[in-house]
Order: sequence, then structure tokens, then C-alpha cells
Amino acid sequence: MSKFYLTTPIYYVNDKPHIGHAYTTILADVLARYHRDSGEDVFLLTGLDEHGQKVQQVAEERGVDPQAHCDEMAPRFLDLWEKLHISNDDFIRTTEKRHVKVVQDILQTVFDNGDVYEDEYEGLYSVSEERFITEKEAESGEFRDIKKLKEKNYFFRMSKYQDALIDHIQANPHFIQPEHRKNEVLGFLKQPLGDLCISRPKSRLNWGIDLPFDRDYITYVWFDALINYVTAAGYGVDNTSYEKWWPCEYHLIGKDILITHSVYWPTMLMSVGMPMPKSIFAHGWWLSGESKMSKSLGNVVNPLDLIEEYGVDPVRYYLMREMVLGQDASFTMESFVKRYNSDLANDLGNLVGRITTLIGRHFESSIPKNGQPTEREAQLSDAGEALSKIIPDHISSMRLSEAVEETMQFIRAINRYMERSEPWKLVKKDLQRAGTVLYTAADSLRKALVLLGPIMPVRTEKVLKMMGVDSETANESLKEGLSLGDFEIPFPKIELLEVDEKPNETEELNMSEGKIGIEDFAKVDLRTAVVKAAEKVEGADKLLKLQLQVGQEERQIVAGIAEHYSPDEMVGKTIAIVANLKPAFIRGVESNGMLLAASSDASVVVVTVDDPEIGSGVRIS
RNA sequence: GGCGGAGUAGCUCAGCUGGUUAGAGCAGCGGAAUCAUAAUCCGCGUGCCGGGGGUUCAAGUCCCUCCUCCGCUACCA
Repeated sequence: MSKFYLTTPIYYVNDKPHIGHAYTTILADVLARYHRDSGEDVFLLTGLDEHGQKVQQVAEERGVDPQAHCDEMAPRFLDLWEKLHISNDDFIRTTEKRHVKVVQDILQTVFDNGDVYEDEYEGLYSVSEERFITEKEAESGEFRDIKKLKEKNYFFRMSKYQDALIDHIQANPHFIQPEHRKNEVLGFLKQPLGDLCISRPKSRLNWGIDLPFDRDYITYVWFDALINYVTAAGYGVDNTSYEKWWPCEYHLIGKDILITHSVYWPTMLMSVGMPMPKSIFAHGWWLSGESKMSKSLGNVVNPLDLIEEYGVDPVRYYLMREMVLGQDASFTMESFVKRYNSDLANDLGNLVGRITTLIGRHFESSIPKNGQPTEREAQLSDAGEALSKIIPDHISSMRLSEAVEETMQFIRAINRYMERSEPWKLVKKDLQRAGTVLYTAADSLRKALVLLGPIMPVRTEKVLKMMGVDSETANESLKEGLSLGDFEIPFPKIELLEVDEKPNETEELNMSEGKIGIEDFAKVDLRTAVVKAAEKVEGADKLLKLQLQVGQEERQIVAGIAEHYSPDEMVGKTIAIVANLKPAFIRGVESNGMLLAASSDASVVVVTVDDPEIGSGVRIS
């Protein structure tokens, strides 16, 4: 049996778990499940990075011991992994004894090999940040209390392995994936590689692992953290296990920690003489709409909220379907709801419903006999076979979104098959044939569910169970006579929770909390515009299409005012518009901006500029 | 400044090592059907594949150049 060892990064305990952590870990879990399903011996590792400056700092601020802080944070991650149904085989924390020992062993080995030396480091040190900063950072003005500091430290001769690393990357095209990341690293390696400072004097920072060869220092947090991947494999403790698992098939990482994983880590391994990981795979970021998620922007999506609202499996599905591995993807509630409703509720869920209802009604809820297949049945099973063959390819080449899409195509094919075969009509004239059709549809559905299992383990299992199949028999064709359980809608439709932006009058007076700065207002480009022509939008009751003169420019907008203004009334008015609004299509008509209007439940009054002499295209502020 | 990514149908995006009439999903329009969560199925897209130049029998796909947007610039996946 072949083995498959993959890792997520170990997450920094400083932070509450967010969608990024969740994504990487779900991705790892999905891969692990696929590989398990194909019979491989899988080891999935995740864990926590608990040492370092920031942890010490945060703990101090909270007035607790750093270890206590970590012990408080760890369950948050564990809980989340449990909620997300992560099937990790180990959970490593860098403060564990097993890890401390390995780190010190490796440090000693590197030291004994002559790859560590002492040096004085002189640089700019930010007291407030408690770390060395570069000159550029100092110039940026973001740092206070900067002073020159001279400090003795230990350095790892990373530079010594630069050429060997370049050779390795070039000789192993899959070492760093995707390809453009590999090029990025090679680009980085064109410049001379410096040595890595691997120590921090205890006078400055004491939350870390002691250097075995100088107890006045602790280990630089990255040097400590990366080693977790071999600690968990059993390095130095359980040689059988270590030999079995290391090197890993994949280090799954986010693109932000590419250099540490593809430069620091491999050179460390070279120094110790350990084998290289087979592949380092960096995925992209989830953007919130079009912008980066960040705490300061307050647009970080909390995975727990989503799960609680919609369930784990749909969230897993969405994340796997929507991100092309290696690129950034954008997360919006709209796309989530659309994806959920069209793929899961409509295509898949509804298919489950129609099949089980028909079998329930006409075959006493037991799987009907599979009769003589016609061309149509053969076609569908062929498609199923082809799918089962192609999915492993997509998985091994890390094309998760394609694997999902292919499976959805097959589910649509089953719907198509139903539509063409019309079992609901057949039951009236040829019950046996209807049985064959329903059998074929149900068995195809079974295949699709099995293939979606790694992504949606809970719901697929539930539906399979409803079809009389358990995890043992899921891979075999359905047996005649299996009795179906009660039908339950597997994916109830969801609605986008509309955020009503229109505050009512009383709230309006009280909006101190939601105040914006002048710079926010400045983003809105308000202009005067003269209405040159107006007409109703065909087929719409409330819409008027307006042709506007805005300075030199002519543009068209659509406004929902037809119930209050006739086209003739509008022509000639000088109105106020938002000029830099993204174009939108309303009933198929392009709208390039929006007009301002005061609207209550009863009436709508368009905002006009009192004195038309002002002209059009004039800025309003 | 450096490095990198993106620019393909209204929207979100696939198009791997260059090769038949450039694809999918969603939205839209028209129709069929009624077993099903108003779900499903069928039909409908002449898209300067960001601009320009080049290599080639052949380029969305390689090279050069320009434009626009975005990210990163070594302890937030």
C-alpha cells in the first residue's frame, strides 16, 4: 500500500482561526480523504506554532503565562477542526516535549556539522515592536523608538546551500508548485542568499526553545516551527514511523509563507542530510469580494458563522469548487448562495428528491430491479465510469475545482437522463422499464455521491444511508430490494440575507456609530447632469431609461422612478447623480450611474439642482 | 523601486506541454414538462481571448513591448 503524508502549516496561535486557516485545512482534509478512498495509507498533519515574540507579547498584555495563552487558544483550533470534520491524524503543538527535543537534536546536528556560527549583528531595532527592522521600514515612519543595536547572535549557513537548492528545484519540477511560484523562488535565489539568524537572546525574548549549545539564547521561531513536519513523523524517536512517512508528499501552504518553506526549510534539511519534501504547494488567498481580507478592514469572513448558518458541507463544497488552486479567489455571499442553490439544492438535492419520491411511490421504497439496459443506460454508466477514472487524475494534479465541476456535470447528466426517460410516465405503462430507469438513475447518483464524499462527508453519507447504502457498500452497485429511508431534503434552499441599507428616520438621527470620514465621502463622485431624453424601459413598470449630459460626456442611466415621473417630466431637469458607480445592467439595459432621489414609502422625489445655470458635469460636495 | 499575478461571453471563471467552427457555470430570453426543494430538460452568444509588434504552416496558448487593475516585498492560510 502506498503512503501519502501531507501537512498544513502549523498556525500561529496569536490569531483566532479565520477562513484562511479553515481553507487550507479543509483542502488538506479533502485531499486526505480522496487518497484514503483510493486505498492509500494517509497521514494528515496539522498543528500550532506557539513560540515567538508575538505570543509572548499577547500573553503579557493579557497578563497570563505564554503557555497558558497557548493552552487557551489550542482548543479553539481543535474545536474548529472538529466542526469542519477535519480528519487529521495528528495535531502537533510546538511547545510539546516531543517537538522541543527534536528541535534541539537538529540544532545540535547542524551545529556539529559546522553550519552555525556566531556573529555580531548591528541593525536598527524598534523597541516598540521588539524586533530588528530594515532601513526601509524605518523610513516608512511606522515604527517608533528606533535605535541602533549591536547584538551577538547565532547564524545558520544558509548561503552554503544556495546552489544545491537551486539545483534541486530545477531538477525536480514539482518541488515547488504551482509553476509560477517555483519561478518566484528561483527569482529570489538569483540574489546571493544571506545566512539566517536563528537565535534570539533571552534578554529580549525568552518564549522559545533553548539553543542546546548556548542556553542564553532561544531558537528563532521559524527554525523551530518548520521542524514540526519531521517531529510528527517520528524523527529521532520512532525510526520505523519516520522512515515510513518522511519525506512527505505535500506541504500545503499559503503563498505568504513560500520562502520560508522553499528556502529555509530545504536548506535546513540539507544541512542535517535529510530528504527533501516531495512537493511544496502554495495556494492563493481568499479575497473578500475584490479586496484582501484583513482585520483592519473588518471584512474577515468567520468560517464559524457560515457553518452555523448553512452547514459544514456546503461551505466545504463552495471553497473547493470556487478556488482554482494556486490563484486567488473571491468570496462573496452572493456567489456562495448562488453556488449552493444551483449546484447543491437544485441539481443534486432535487435529483435525490425526484428519484427517491418515485421509487417510494411506485416501488414501495425499495430499489427496483435493474432490467435490460438500452443505449441510454449504457451511455450514462459509461459517463459514470469515465468520471470515476478522471477524478483521481484531477486530484493528483491538484485540480479540485475541476474535479467538482466534472462531478456536477455528471449529476446534470443524470437529470437529463431522467427527463428523457420519463419514469413518471413509464410507471403507468411499463413498470419494469420504469424500474430499470430508476435503478440506473439511483445507481449513478450513488457513484456521484461517493465521488463527492471527500468534499461533503456528512451530507453524502446521509443521502447514501437514505438510499440503503452504508460506507461498506457505497462502492458497489446498488442491490435490488434495498429499502430506502425516509426522504429528507438534503440541501434546503437558502436565501441571501438582505442587508437593508435604508435606515429609518429615527435611526438616522442616531448614527454616531456608523459615521464615516471625509475620505470615505470623497470616494463618491457626485455630479450634476442634465436629462436630454427619457423613455420607459420596455417590459418594466418602474424603470426609466435616461440619457444624460454630464459635462462633455453623454451617458445612460436607468432609474426606478417610472411610477412617479413620466419621461416627459424628466427631460430638461438638472439632477444629481453618482458618476463613478460601477455600470450595471437592469432588465438588460445598461445603467451608468445612479440618480439621487428622496424616497419614502409613499413618494419619490428626484433631487434636482435649483439653478439650471450651473450646467452639467459639475462636482457636488 | 524590486518581484509576482491578473486582463477570455452581462457576471464568476476554465482553457495543461501552440493545432479542428474558443468553453463551463450563473444571469437573460423563448419553449417543453409536471416525478421533484417553482426544482428539471431543450433551444438561443459574430466574445477585436487588454492594445501593438514578432516567431510559426498554425497563437487565447510562445517571444518583445505598451496599457490597466491587483498582490507581495522575508514571522496574518
